Amino acid sequence: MSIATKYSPKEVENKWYSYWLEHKFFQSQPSEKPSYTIVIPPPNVTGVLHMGHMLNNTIQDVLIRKARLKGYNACWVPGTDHASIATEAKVVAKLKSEGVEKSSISRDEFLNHAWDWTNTYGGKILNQLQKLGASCDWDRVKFTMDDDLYESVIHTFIDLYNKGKIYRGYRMVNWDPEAKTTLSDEEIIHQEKQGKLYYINYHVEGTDETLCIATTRPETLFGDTAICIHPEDERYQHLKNKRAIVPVVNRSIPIIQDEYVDLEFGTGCLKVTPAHDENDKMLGDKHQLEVIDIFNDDATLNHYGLDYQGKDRFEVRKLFAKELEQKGHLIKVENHINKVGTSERTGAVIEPKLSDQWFLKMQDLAKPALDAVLTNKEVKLFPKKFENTYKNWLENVRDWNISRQLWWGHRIPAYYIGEGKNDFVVAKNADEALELAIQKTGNPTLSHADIHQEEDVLDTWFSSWLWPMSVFDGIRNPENEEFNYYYPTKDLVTGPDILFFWVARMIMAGYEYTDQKPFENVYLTGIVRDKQRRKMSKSLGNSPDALKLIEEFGADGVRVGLLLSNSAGNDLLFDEALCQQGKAFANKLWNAFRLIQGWEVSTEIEQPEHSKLALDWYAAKFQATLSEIEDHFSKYRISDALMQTYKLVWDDFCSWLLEIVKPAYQQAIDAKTLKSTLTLLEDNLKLLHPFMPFVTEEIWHNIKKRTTNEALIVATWPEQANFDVQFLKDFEITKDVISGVRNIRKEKNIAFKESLQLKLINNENFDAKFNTVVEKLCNLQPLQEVNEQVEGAFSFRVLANEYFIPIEGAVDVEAEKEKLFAELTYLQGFLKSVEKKLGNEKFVANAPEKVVAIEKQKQEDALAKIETVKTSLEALN
RNA sequence: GGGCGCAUAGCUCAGUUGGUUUAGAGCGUCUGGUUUACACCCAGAAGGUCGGGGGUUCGAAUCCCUCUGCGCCCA
Repeated sequence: MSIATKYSPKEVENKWYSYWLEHKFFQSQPSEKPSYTIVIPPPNVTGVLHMGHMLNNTIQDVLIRKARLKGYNACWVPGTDHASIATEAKVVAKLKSEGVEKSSISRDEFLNHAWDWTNTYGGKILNQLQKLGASCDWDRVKFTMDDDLYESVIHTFIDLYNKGKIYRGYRMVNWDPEAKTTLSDEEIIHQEKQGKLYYINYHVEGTDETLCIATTRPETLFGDTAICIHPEDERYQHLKNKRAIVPVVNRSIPIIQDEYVDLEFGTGCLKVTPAHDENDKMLGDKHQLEVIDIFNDDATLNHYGLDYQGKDRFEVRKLFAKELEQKGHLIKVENHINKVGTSERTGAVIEPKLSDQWFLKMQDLAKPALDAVLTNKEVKLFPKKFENTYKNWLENVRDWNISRQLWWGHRIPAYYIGEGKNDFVVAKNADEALELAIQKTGNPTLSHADIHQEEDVLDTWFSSWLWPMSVFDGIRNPENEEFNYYYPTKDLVTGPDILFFWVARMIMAGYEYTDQKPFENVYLTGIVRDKQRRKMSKSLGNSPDALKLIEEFGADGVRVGLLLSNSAGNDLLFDEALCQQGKAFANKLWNAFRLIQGWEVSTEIEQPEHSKLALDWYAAKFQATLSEIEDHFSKYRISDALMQTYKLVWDDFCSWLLEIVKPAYQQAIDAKTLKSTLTLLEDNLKLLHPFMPFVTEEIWHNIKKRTTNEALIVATWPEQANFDVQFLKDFEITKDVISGVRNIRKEKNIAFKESLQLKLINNENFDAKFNTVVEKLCNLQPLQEVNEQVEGAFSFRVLANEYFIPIEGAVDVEAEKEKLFAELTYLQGFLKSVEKKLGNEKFVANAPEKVVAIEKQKQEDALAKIETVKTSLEALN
């Protein structure tokens, strides 16, 4: 049978993915086995697969596949979230392109369009994940707007409201005038922007005097209700208790004093606009100032803006500055860099705005979430460094504004009865609301027509914070079998950018509703950037097409490429070369298999000594590496685990083991060696499978015919056994001897075909059994031990052993001497450093015995080696 | 302005409670190679004194201080 010299992933990947699906290997049901559960961070339903998803989901798949091999009942729950703002924006845009304005249709009509959109375009990303090899239980796909999850959200809202944790408040919120909704603090990106600082004169009422304020936002002047000065500011003492006149508007406003004013900034005079700045709001509350809101919902000015009514805030800024200038109020304009909040979703500049919103009190919820991570360590963050950030946020947590002025999402279950601020009830549905309303008002004649449900929906995170529970129906039905079996989940893999607004809140919800952690370990991945450290973004066009990458390098190649350079928490600088490396690795593995598979077996041949040794060595090496790999996994160092596996397979298995056991050209291999080699290859495949599921399953089935139950995906992870450390060390020395010979061949340009002699002075008393390995790999005649320097030979040393390759007449004595001198210099330098330590009385007295012993051993070794080098030098003289 | 973190080979990173031969890996670079598994390969080499300075210690990449540069979070 001839197989291609190059591994081609495409058909193989489709074949095995269908096979796994068909045989339901990804499916999980509660069983006797211990559970290992991961819930996917639900991607946005509007999303398409990007590099961040690829990394994130590759890591989850590695963890879940490894758990499956280790005999856990592995369950990976996939799903998407409804992404209120993003989805609503897409639907609005689509309707607009069809000539329909959102404002012209009813809420129900709009929701129908949104569902159509979701059903048509949504969830595409889940299909894309399959290409990556994701072994999710696809029978469990969830969506945050599914009926059961919707109910869970509503249930939670009502419960928290009844517990007194949800309240309505008139607060300063972050208003996105483009999406026309509020945003949470976390959804805002602060950017430095080049702006201007305008110096504007106000008349002091009843005098000829003026005072000058500095502002970055002259257009908010329409909403000014005070001027503020510092009580200790020498410059303005005479203004105390006077009033100022707002230019153009001609409104009289008080001049107040507050230590809040920064004496150094601008003129030391601050205009106060309580409706449009958080700090001004605070001043306004303190000094009982009037509040004048000058903006419409789309950030155009309302009637307070006088002539500018209906015009956009930025346009007004320019026009109004001009008017102020013409009228002599504008003194000067300076360039000024200030930080501006922009919407993560729409990019619009955020407008601080006062409005009625729903808030969730965070103080009590934060406490157990803080303890879980920092005190009880029930939830562990990887890498640990994020604990500080987590702590910082939770200790300074602010109430969560959970309402959004949108239609797409979970509609807040509050029903208004009248105009008053507290004239509402919270209930599961209109009927229950009516009942409550009658109770509350004592008016039995109320009907459905008298109550009206809140128009706003809940923040998307208010549904995803329940995700680990709600996907198993743990909110509505906490005693159900699945929830008890799968929850708490095991690992959560996500980005540090949502540590607060998702991870922390899930922990809060977990303790609030189950008194338990929602997951045990949180692995925080880095952000995928390009080679120049720029974030991948659509606008930069620096994000490669994920599916094309898979097409080009194979899913295994891309997975390996992404993982290789990614350590937890560090950003990943993506480079296609990494995928190329992954692809090459798959090909290497494929060819190793081809080699073994192509050997002809003979039962007549005895197992050669070198093969037996090499197989024993690899078995030991495998065990040593396995323990390192397990250690890496236990610390969530996935890339280190992969690199260990990579080197084990490429270097140890292919470059050493296979080269040693490989029969000579057109010779057969003995049956024993072949059998052992195949077993070892199978063990390799098990270790590799979580990283490279496709190529490993393919080779697994090519090795021999297997039944469904014998598929690699459900094989058994190799068991950890003891291994002989000394044996491994001896083999390393053997490798050094081989390198020594190879070096001489290379330096002296001696072809491999030319068989050589190797003689040694065995000062170290090495076991001669390793000689056969050296002979095989270096094409040598049987090694000979000698007692004296061999003349007319190239030489090298390994530890205190001396090796000689006799070559007639070809030895350049001077060159040899030079080489020996270099070695001698190094050794003497080394010896000096060791002896310096040993000569230090304090070192000998204070250092642990073990450390001193090591230094003494180093000294002895160095002395012995120096001796051999010197002897060689003398021999050349 | 407050807080946190980082700085080790050309690049990306390891280096676990300070001590196992004058610091490791992968990639890249360089040198050689038509050994029929693989050039998506094989063999080999060069390359850092651990950002600068100071301190603690018998001993510091590792602990402390300070300076410089960078990143992140919060205001």
